[in-house]
Amino acid sequence: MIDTDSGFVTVFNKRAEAAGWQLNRSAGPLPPRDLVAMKLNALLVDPAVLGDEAWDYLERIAAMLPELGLVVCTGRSTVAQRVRGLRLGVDDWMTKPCHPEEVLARLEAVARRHDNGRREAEGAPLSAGELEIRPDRFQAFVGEEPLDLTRREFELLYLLAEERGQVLERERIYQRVWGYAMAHGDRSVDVFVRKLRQKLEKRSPSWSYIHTHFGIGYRFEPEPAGIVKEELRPAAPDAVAPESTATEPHPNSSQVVHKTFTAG
Amino acid sequence: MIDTDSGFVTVFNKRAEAAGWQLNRSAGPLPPRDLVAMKLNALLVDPAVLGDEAWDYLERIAAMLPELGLVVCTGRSTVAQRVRGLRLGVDDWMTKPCHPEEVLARLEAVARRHDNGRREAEGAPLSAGELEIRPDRFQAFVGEEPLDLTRREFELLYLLAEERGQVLERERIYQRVWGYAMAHGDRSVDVFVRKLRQKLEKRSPSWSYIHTHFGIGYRFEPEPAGIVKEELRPAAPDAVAPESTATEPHPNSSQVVHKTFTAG
DNA sequence: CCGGCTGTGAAAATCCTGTGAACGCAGGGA
DNA sequence: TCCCTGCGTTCACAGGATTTTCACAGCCGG
Repeated sequence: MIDTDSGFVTVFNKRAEAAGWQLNRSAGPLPPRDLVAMKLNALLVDPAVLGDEAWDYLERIAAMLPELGLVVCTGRSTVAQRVRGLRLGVDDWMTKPCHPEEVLARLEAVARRHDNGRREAEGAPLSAGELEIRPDRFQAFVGEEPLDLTRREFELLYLLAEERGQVLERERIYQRVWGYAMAHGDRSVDVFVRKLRQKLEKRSPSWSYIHTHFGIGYRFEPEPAGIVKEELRPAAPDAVAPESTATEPHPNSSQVVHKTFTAG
Repeated sequence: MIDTDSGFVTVFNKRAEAAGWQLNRSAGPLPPRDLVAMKLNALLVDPAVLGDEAWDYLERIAAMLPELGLVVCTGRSTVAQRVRGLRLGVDDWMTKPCHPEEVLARLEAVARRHDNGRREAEGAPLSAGELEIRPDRFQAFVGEEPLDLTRREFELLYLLAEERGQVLERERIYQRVWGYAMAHGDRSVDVFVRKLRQKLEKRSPSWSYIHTHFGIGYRFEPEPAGIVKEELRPAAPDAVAPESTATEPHPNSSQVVHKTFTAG
């Protein structure tokens, strides 16, 4: 958002954050280069702030960032100005004063439209430990080797990895992966976590990714295997038995131990 | 354009034609089916004409034709109504009276946005494996031999090939080839993939191009046929039976095996 | 030591895709 | 005008792949 009208900015900011948006504010024109770096979905601008070069600036932005939703919100304007703006590449033009909710809705509409045909929505690949998670393939890899995840497995892994470090409750996980509320007593999440751990273990034996939090849910965080948090007292350091030397032709004797965490 | 305000319609019509547009006018809601057939770039509608089902209608249109620019132009409306409309899928909302030039500009802006994603130079031939796909002929060739693809088959193949390597979901494929949203349970994509595979197999038997990703959709990637990932243990190497020595005059004993991928 | 919670393996229930064929439509010819 | 042919859409089935559900055993915390 490029604007200096502090009242408007403040009110809108509040709304936007309530809606879960991430908002960057600026009081003056930003170089297009910076805008590119920000990876914005949409840009709301009051050309009054831009001075003489307003038209020029808008045109440049529109040309350089065709994927960006560009919305103008400014004071009085003539039809001719609005038409000129829209023809230059502005996607929507509003007149102050306007209701922040409507601004939000119009920004959404503009961003939605841009997302539509292009499906850049598919997030960028994530990487964690030896793992590379690629949404464009609906698959995770270790090096070149795919883990052969099924769709649900992939979505679960992707969700966890997106929220890396956070402990996610089962209910929340279920809600987001399955799309509807989890029935009481449903163990699907547990089962899929097991399958994931199996496949992760198979391709990346020296890392541990999914951690259990007793009574809560799971947390994704790649950690080199065999790390044992130093206990309060440096007692019996009978290290982790080197029981596995990567020799594992037998498919089910893999004795994996999952350290579980207590609360937080 | 769906409106009954004859003054507005007339004036706008004149402007639109002057701008080189082709305008269809209707005094009442048209069935979405007809709208699909018209292949519109944008739709301008006054919900007042639609009666009770206005919201419903708008929502249906927006859902079925995500590529269509949908603009409302109507009399007085509240912020809440506008927000509701925009959230339903309306792309822009104007209030009468408004200047026809601005209506034009806004329609252009909306249509431009949906062109963005689609506007690829329909000229560059693609080649993949033994295949050459020529948009200028709406046909694919192996050497000089055409595959005799029908229009839909060609478009499907072209889309897949354009996104080579990416896994495309059925819904997205349908959306982009058929131009509107896929109904639940529609198997058209599968059927066309089968036809494509048949024709590809016929002309280029030693390659496999379209790969199935269970639960997701398809991926285009030319691969020499007969590639069999080396198993973990180099056990029983009872090689791939040389059952076919390219001697296959009989049209239907062709046993093609399609390896399906789990997600990735 | 007891009452939840989780990890497991496997069976049972569902869902998904490949296929072959029937239908309905529209254009071309007779 | 009627018939034939090519094309796109829909159906129903069969064989698999994937998800759910179960019953148990091992852990966690108190």
